[in-house]
Amino acid sequence: MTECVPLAKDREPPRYLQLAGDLRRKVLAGGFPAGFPTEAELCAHYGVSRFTVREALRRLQAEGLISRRRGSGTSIQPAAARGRALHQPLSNIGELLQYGRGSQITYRPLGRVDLPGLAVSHLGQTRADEQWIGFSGLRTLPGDPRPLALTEVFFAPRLEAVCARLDLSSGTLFAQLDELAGINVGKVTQDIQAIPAGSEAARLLGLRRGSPVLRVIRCYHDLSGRLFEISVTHHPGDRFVYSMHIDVEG
Amino acid sequence: MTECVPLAKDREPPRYLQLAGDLRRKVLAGGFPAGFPTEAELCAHYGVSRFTVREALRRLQAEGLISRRRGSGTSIQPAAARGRALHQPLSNIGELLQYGRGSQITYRPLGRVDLPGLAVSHLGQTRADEQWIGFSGLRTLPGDPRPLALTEVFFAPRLEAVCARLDLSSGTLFAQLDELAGINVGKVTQDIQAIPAGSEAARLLGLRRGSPVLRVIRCYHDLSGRLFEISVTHHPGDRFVYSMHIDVEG
DNA sequence: CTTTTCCCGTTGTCCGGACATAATGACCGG
DNA sequence: CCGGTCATTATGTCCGGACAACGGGAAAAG
Repeated sequence: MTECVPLAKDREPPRYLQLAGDLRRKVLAGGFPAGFPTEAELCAHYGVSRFTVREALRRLQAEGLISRRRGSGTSIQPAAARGRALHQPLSNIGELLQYGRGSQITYRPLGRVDLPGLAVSHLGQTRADEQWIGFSGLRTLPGDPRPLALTEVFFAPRLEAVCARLDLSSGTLFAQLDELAGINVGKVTQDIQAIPAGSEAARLLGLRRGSPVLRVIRCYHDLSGRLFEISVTHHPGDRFVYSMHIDVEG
Repeated sequence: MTECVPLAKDREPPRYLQLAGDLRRKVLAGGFPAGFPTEAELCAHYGVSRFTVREALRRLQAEGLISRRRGSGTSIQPAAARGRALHQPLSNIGELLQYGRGSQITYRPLGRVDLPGLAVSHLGQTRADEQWIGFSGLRTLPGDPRPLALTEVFFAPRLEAVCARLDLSSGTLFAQLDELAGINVGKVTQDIQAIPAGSEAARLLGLRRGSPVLRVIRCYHDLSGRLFEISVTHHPGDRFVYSMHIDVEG
C-alpha cells in the first residue's frame, strides 16, 4: 500500500506543494471522516519522507485548515463554528479561500470596464488603456435581507476567457481561479479604511448617507507577483466586524 | 571561530527560537551593516545545523524582517521606506513589533481600572472582579499635529510589576514585554469595525461627532494561549488607512 | 565594447535518522 | 470507584548529507 498517489515526479511543483494541494482538496471535500492521518501514515501512503509531509502540513496549518498538537495528532479545523454571523475572519490564504462561508452572493457581470480611479490610485502601474473584467454583487446572510457587503471585483484582461466560465453564485470568484486557470495566489495586499457612505453604497446597503462604512480594497497577486485581481468591498459599519487572527508561526 | 554565541544548551526555548531572537535583536539594532550572513556562515558561527538556521530564518522571514532569494542570498528588509505616512502595515508579528515606526506616542498611566465593557464583551471569560492596568495615549506623526490614533491599552493584573518599568514614550508598550518579562506573543486576534466617532474620540482626534472612525480591538495571547493584553484603538477615517499584506507562506 | 557562456555561491527541496516531549489510554493499586 | 503509573503514540526538535535551481559575476567569444 505504498505510493497510492504517486505525486508526479516532475519537479515542476515541489512535492510538498503537490502533497499540500492533494490534502487540501481532500479536507475541503470531507475526505477524512475518520480523522486526519498521522505523519507516518502520510509518509507511507505517498512514499515521501517525513520532511516533505511536515512541510505540506506546515502549509495547511498556516492556512488554518488543520491544527496539530504534540502527542495528540493532527485534526481538521472546524472551519465553520467559529465564524459567527458578523465575523469574517481573514488573516491568511486559507481563510481567504473560505471567505463568505455561510453567506450568499450572486455576482452580476459588468463586462469590460475601466478600473475605478480608486483602484488605480492604489496601484498606479496599470496602463490606462487596459480594460478589466468587472463583477458586482451584494453579500447577504440567509434570513437577513440587509446586505453585509457590497463587492466589486475586477479581473485582469488576460483572464477574460476564464471569467466567462466563472460560476457567479458560488462563494468567492477568486477561489475558482485556482481550479479553472491554475492561478495560485502568492500575495494579497489589503487596505482598510473607515469612510462615510456614498450615495450608491448607502442605497444598496440600506444606510443613511454619510454613516460609517468599512471599505476594504484587496489586490491579488500570483506567485510571480503579477496583479490579477482587485476587489473593492463596502461593509456597513453598524453590523459588520472584520475579525482576524494572527498566529506567530507554528 | 565556532560557537561565538553558544545558544544556551538548556532546551527550554528551542535552539531555533533562541537563534531567531538573537538575529532579530541584531537586525533591529543594525548589527549587520555588511549584509545578512549566509546560512553556512550562521551554521559555523552558532555551531548548529542548517536545519536550525533555516528554521530561525523562516521565522524572521515570516515576521517580514528579512527576505531571501534562491541563488542570491538573504537581505534585510528595508522596514522603513515602505510605510508611507498614513499606512500602518500589520499582518504579522514582525510588523506588529515595528508598529508605529515614524510616529510618536506617550502613554499616560490610568492605574488599575475595570476593563471597558467593550473589551469584556469581546472576550467574555475575564472575571469581573479583575482590574487591569490601563494606559492611554494619542499617536501623532512628527510635523502633523492631528493625531492618527487614540489608543487605550490594558495589561493583565499579573503584569503589574512589569508595567511599572515600562518606558511610556518608546514605540509600543507590548514590544517591551518580551525583554522585560520574557513574554512571547503567540496569537493576536483583531476586530476591526467602522463606527461613528463618540464625543470623546471626536474631541481627541479632532473630528466631528459621528464621522467615521476605524476601531481596532486587539487581544494579545502568550505562547500558552493566555490573554495578557487588550488594546482599543480609534483611527480617524479620513486620514488613516490600515494597510496589510498577506503572503502565502514562503 | 558587447554579448554569451560558464562557474561558483546561495537558497530550495528532499532524504534518512535520532531523541525529546506532550497527550492518551491501559493498567494497577488504593 | 478513584487516582497514579507507565507504555504507547504522535508531533516537535535537531542532525548530517545530497542534489537542484537560481543569481551573479567572471571569463570567453563575438
